[in-house]
Amino acid sequence: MPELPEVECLVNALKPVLTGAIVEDIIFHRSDLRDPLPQEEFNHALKGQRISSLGRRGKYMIWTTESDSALFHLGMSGRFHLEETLPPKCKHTHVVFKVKSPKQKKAYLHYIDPRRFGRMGFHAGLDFEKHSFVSNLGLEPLADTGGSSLVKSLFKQSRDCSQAIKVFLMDASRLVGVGNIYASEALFRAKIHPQRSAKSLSKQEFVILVAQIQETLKSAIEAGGTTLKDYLHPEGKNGSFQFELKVYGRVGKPCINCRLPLEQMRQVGRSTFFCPSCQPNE
DNA sequence: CTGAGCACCTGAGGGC
DNA sequence: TGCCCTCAGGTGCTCA
Repeated sequence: MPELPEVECLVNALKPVLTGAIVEDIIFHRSDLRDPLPQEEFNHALKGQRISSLGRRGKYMIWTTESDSALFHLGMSGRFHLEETLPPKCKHTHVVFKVKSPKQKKAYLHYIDPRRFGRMGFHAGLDFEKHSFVSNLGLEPLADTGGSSLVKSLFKQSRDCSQAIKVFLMDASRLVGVGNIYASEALFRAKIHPQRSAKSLSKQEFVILVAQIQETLKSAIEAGGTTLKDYLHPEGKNGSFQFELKVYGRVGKPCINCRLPLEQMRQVGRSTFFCPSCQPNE
């Protein structure tokens, strides 16, 4: 499920329950995700500890205790689900965190991930940004209000880059959080063809593109994210941004601007959706 | 160095 | 009904 807005919504939903909560137990049903889960470290360093803060870096959710950090990535199909009791384990529940919140309420946080592309990491210390999961990540699209330093950095990186702009945007070492849905959506809103080379964009086009990326991500966060197949919200609610998608998944349907049919193509193995008329390939 | 391709894994949906 | 194919919100490795 996750691009930046979905992870942001997850963190916001979990904050009230987990901030200040004690991790009483961690139950591992299986540890063979994309990387082996850090079972030893979690048991040794997290159990019995109080979660002092929750945050996000790119598509990673970060927990910190008094002295350590834990990093979580949802892959393609991962989600967290909160329960008041320990329900019977389902096929794809890989880890359950039993926590006691400050209000003395017990909660069970399930990590469910059919495809097992998700990952969890442990970092001894509060300087989680040194962990290899996040140490090479690029800029946060929403950290820069107004976006002028973002424009500056991306424009500079783009000058000698012949990559297609959509692929360029999805490269997390430049810019984090923009995945396959929001890359197509932001490019449509900026009226830029996904296949144009990064270096073919003018400074002014980057100004527009960055603004549209920020707008798209902010709207998606307000809508609670995009829910396609999987539940997003830990209490089981869906996001609603799928109803505001203008191009993603709408191949053959009329463009909301010009009414011509939207098209789909493949870039680096991923589907791209666009309007050939509103997003001219100059 | 770059960029394309593929691998990782399961499930859903379409065509026959 | 069932089989086979393709596709899916991400990332990181290998190879040219």
